[in-house]
Amino acid sequence: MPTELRRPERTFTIRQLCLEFKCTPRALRFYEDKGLLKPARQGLNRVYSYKDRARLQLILNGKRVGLALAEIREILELYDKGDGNAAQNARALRKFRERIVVFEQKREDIDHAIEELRTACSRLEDLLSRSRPDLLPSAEEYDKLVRARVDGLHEARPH
Amino acid sequence: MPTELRRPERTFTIRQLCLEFKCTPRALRFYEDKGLLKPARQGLNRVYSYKDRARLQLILNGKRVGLALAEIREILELYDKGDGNAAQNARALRKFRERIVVFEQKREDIDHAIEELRTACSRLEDLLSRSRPDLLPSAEEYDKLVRARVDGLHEARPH
DNA sequence: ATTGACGTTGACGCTAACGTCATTGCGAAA
DNA sequence: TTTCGCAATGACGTTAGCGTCAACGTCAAT
Repeated sequence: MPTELRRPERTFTIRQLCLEFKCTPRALRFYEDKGLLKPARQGLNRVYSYKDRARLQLILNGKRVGLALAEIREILELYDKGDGNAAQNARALRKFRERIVVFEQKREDIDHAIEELRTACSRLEDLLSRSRPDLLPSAEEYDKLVRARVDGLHEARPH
Repeated sequence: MPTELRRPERTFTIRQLCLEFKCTPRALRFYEDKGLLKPARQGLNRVYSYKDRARLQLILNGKRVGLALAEIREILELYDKGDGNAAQNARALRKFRERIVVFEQKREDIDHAIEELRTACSRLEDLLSRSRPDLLPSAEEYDKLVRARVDGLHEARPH
């Protein structure tokens, strides 16, 4: 089986996941301590499955949107117990809906912040165009920002 | 001047601001320590102006969108130096634009999270509607969530 | 004169989320 | 066989953002 080194049965060392997701072994072990990850072992060494990798993704996504590890663990547990009994599913459903409401609020907050920044920007642009148009950031610089961001989407996400 | 107890010359005690924004005196003093607020004094007592109040709003908004106090201070300082010299304005403009890019990324992250939650929800709804449709959250309950949220918009914002 | 509500300044405490050693083990390469 | 490199555990350190307490001042109402 030479071509089957990838695909679902694949496993990962702690270092590999860390490189891929730009985090540290210490962090992964910490998440494990807190019950967010439970990789298999061979001997003492941790062996991460594809599922573990997916969980790690969820963890990091959760962090980016401002969730605490404890909250993320809760969510992961709800996902885990998915297809448990009906009562648990109902509980999970309610929790998820609550989360959605909270997130939508967060999104509005961010939209609001963006708008404020935009108006601040146009004021500054206005001021500058009158006093020192030469200092106005060029279109090139703007492109640089956008490019950096788009590139970022193809790397393992930085912080 | 009986009707002029409100309006721009108005000042606030620490307690008043805390009640209005649901935070604690300790927090305000902490922000002051960190250089985010600089209320006037009469004697030892802090006296907050309308401007100070506005700054506090910005601080709390900043926190809600996930900024650290240090970052918020930076932004406040940029706002302060607004209309300083042209070079500073140009610097501020660049910084603001960077922030906007970061926030837009954050917004995407949140949208993504919301979508994931939504699909999880519909899966659960599907499961429940097949096994135990009686456990499906009623339309009433959903309304409760929405109502709570809308009400929240008219109070001083909770966390 | 005292009580109570509000204010002040330290100073220490606490939680979250790791960073940073120090020490040990293990298997492969030189 | 020693030396690397990676992995593991355990313990202590660190930063942010306040909470909590103690000790004190002040003014108004009782």
